[in-house]
Amino acid sequence: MTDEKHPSAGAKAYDAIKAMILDGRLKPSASYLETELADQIRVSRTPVREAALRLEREGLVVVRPRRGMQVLPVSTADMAEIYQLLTVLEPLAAELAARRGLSEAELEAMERATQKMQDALVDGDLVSWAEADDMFHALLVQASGNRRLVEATGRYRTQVHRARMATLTMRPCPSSSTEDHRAVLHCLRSGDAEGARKIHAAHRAAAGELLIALLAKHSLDNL
Amino acid sequence: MTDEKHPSAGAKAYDAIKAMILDGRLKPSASYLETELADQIRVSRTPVREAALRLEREGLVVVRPRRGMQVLPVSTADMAEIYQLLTVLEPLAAELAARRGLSEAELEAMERATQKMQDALVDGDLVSWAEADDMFHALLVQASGNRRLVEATGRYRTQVHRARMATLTMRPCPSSSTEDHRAVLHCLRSGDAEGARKIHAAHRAAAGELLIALLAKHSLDNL
DNA sequence: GTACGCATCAATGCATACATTATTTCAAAT
DNA sequence: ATTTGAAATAATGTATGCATTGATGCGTAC
Repeated sequence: MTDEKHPSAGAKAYDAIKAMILDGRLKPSASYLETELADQIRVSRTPVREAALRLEREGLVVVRPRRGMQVLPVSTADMAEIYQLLTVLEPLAAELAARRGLSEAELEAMERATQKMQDALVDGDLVSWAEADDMFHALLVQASGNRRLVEATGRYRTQVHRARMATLTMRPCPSSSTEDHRAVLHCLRSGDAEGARKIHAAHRAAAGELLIALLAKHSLDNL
Repeated sequence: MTDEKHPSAGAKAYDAIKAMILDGRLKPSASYLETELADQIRVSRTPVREAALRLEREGLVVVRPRRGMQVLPVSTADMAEIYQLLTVLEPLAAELAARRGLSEAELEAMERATQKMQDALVDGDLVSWAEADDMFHALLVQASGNRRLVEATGRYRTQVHRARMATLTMRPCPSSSTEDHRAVLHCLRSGDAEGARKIHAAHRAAAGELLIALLAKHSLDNL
């Protein structure tokens, strides 16, 4: 998402379209013409086109010559690809973060996210749980200090969003995630880079396998 | 690079600008106005702007409000970031490729690239050597079968291009690279995923350290 | 002499107009 | 009836014009 409150029409178009994709207002496999979207967002075609190109590069849509912009359905194969990457990238982040030594503020933010996951689980609020989980991962990656790592994982996390949301209610109570996060936090505090990496790698690998198993089980191949 | 011969002005602008950056016609830290570039490439500002935005997303330039498009100098810190990523991404590719089992054609292409490296070394042709080395890595990543991995590593390889070229003549004769590549190829042939990953990880880690040491030694921080 | 402010200028960002091209439909012929 | 071709329509890709805005330079005042 673009940070500020929209100064430019370009950012406005990008944010609007991305939000529509993520919350399902733009359906996968359906096509949307530049003109339609421009009218809807109240900007001209130029910024819409700009946004479409950007979203295409981010892997959320394909722009097809005369058929408009199509929201890419996410397949099991895509999720497999992405989790292969996240399973090496996020553990790297954990390792780097541990090595760097984090400020108390950073650690506290991650602890708050973890606590929020636990609370959400008690309330049975799966959406909050997922948000807090995402937040933890985002903070961890940011703590690595590697900007490109932040950018890359952010992109993949966005692509996974729909699949995670779709499988949220099908998965067994994800209580072990909280423990994993706490274990990683412990390693980060004590500067145990190797431990952080290994624990987080196992955490990510398990998450990937679980997600893919769920998608396969429910034949969800066009989210 | 965009595959085909330019049907669209957008692709033409992108290819032209990217080529100018990579071969140094556009100098880092210098600024170039949309209009200048448009005149030079003989297209209007629109496709130039499109290309600039794309190149910005790819991390090659920054577009600054009234100062034009600035080619990003690559710093030692950038190289450190990128090598951290390549050091986990490419070994993953090696592992996946070994696991998948490659066709004879794929293996042969990689062998040809390795041979070309060796020949170039004999001839003392460092530019060919670098090209062949790049080719090997590109083929390896493609062999992983993970499209996102191909895209990501390709992007980083582009960003590293200038630094590699600058340090090409300073580095000690890189004869061990050929051996490393052969060792990886051996693992790929025999399906030794773990071996391929480890050897390639060591290869990449060494390359990163070497590059960064060279940059530091020669105080090259604004390529 | 220096600093601050205003005015001018230029570059971008956006909108719109235009041209190119693909797709679809309709008609005609086999 | 089906297939092929041609024409029309519609959407993209590109160019250009316009307005906004930031930067720069000059002048004046302290």
